[in-house]
Amino acid sequence: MIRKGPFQTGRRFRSPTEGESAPRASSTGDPKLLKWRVMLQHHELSAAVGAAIASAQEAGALPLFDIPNVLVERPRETTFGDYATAVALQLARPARMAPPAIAEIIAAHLRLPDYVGEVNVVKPGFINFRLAPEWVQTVPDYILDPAGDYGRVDLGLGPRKAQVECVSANPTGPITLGRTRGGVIGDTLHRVLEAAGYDVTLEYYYNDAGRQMTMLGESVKARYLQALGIPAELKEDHYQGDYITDLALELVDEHGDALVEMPIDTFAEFARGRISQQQKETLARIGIVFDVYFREQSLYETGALERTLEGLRENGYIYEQDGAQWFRTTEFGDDKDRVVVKADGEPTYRLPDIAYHWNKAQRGFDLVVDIFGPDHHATAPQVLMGVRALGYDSRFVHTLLHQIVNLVRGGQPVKMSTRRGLFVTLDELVDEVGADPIRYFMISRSANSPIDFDLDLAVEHSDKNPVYYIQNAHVRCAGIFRKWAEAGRAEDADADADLSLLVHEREQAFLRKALELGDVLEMIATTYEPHRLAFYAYDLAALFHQAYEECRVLHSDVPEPLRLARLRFYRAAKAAFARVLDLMGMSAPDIM
RNA sequence: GCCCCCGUAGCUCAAUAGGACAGAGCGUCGGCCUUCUAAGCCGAAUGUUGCAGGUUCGAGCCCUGCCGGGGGCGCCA
Repeated sequence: MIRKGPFQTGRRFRSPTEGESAPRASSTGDPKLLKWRVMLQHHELSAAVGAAIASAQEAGALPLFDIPNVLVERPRETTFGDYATAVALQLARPARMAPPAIAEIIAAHLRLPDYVGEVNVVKPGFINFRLAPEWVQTVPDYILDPAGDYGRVDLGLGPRKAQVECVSANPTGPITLGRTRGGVIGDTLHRVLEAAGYDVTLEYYYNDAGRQMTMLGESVKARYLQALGIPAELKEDHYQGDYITDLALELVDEHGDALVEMPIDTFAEFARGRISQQQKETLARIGIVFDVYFREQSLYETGALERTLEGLRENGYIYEQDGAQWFRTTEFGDDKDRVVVKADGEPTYRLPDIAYHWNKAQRGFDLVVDIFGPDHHATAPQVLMGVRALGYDSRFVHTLLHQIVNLVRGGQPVKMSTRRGLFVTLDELVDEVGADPIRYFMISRSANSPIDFDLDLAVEHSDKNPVYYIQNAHVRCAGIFRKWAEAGRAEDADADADLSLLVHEREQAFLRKALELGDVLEMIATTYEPHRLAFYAYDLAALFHQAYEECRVLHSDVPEPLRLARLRFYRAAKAAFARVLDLMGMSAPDIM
């Protein structure tokens, strides 16, 4: 697919110094800003390279072959430029030519957008693009654009509905660290997908039916009776935690012994309500607020469960054996078939899980991301088998599996145990380290890697702690504006600053990185890898601190026009960090 | 026994559909606050990407087989 971009006439091999200074783009309606909004630069470059290949073929400079999708990416080394493509290497075989020669031919036929300052063909056959410095200077206006388009990307998919399901803990106890990781991954994804134009529903599936609820009710009732001095037994599979006793004592306080004859359900319902409320409040402490709490119980009440079983049966995937109903998962490559209704008539967890995903399919989501911990690695595929057995293409569901979280203190692993005094719940972790380190460290690793959560590092206030390192960038910007105001200078003095004065290498490096946010968001929205945001934020902060070191604003030596340009620069930097931190669900403090 | 994840610098981890010399942080060593901003900056050292084959112009990434670590394999969720 070749998209037509708003290309200007080709400026091939233009050197950075050769170009006239770029016109300022400060109003919202400016076509330059519009270009930012319309598509990411690498897509335009990709289209341009594709077009160059086609025109080289037309001119007979290249033989005829099918033009592949041209991948234009950010090279690892910034010395190679801002964008690069290896198509010439790919084309060596179909073109039966040496990659460098192909690259030269492509470069000669390129008609490039005006923001490209330089094109180089190098060694094995790479084509490197460098953004024009004059254009990079206008990035502050993009970041500060009142339309708020910085940190948004258009994936070109049109209106899309997405759902992110995460946490989904049973309402039988406090939120654990494993669930927290899933929650932070999910909420970050939720924020990024919204930035990428999705209408996103953040959803929590709520196991409030079946045996777990019975166990919960029995546990609370036993503690309740015990609190009244009535002998009661707590069985091994009952919930043992102190929070159960606390709930029981609450009932004693409120009702005395009036509930002794009440059924288990009464206790279960009370505990479920309380615990789920606590879970909700705890998650809100780290900025996770769900749009929908989907109750498993509702699948029973609406008859969805029966319809699911019937649907599977009608499609020939259900049979009876030993009194139980089996789902032929082997039809989809499973090792063995799985029970969906037990011999006692109770469904296993699989049936409601499948019913729930059928529900998701029927709600018309274009994309569903299910986030599961390591304990669900085996069962996730079975749910998708269910969706397929019900006649849906299950590819709209992406299951994202993550590894565990370990706590480390003093360089030693903290033994995970439910015993008192050890940090195992999210609430306790928030109490100890605060919300921001939790948000950051939970996405600081790829989901496939286990996390060692270092409790000492999380609260350390130094450049060793990435959380403070990143937030300090925002703090430093805020400090500049605070001093600016204290000096009695006008708040908007930099509104018409001459951005062409932003020629310092470190200013340019920061702005180039800031521009990359769109690429990062696109990547996350298509690969579902939010850890990239944590790495990006750190890299951006590093470039910021480097610029901050050398590019002073309030210093008496700084000429006034440069001072104003830099003020604009730091205003943009502040906005950029505010945006990135917000995408990560973290606060952007003005002072430490 | 089967399935999933991992194995990359002393440690913890990155590496964007297979692409450039494998990069960061921590730690180590050495510099920078009488001049505005040190919760910061600058510099140095560090690799047989677990092992052995294979595919490819090109492999940390894909395939096969081993070795090692973690997790999961219920008519529990």
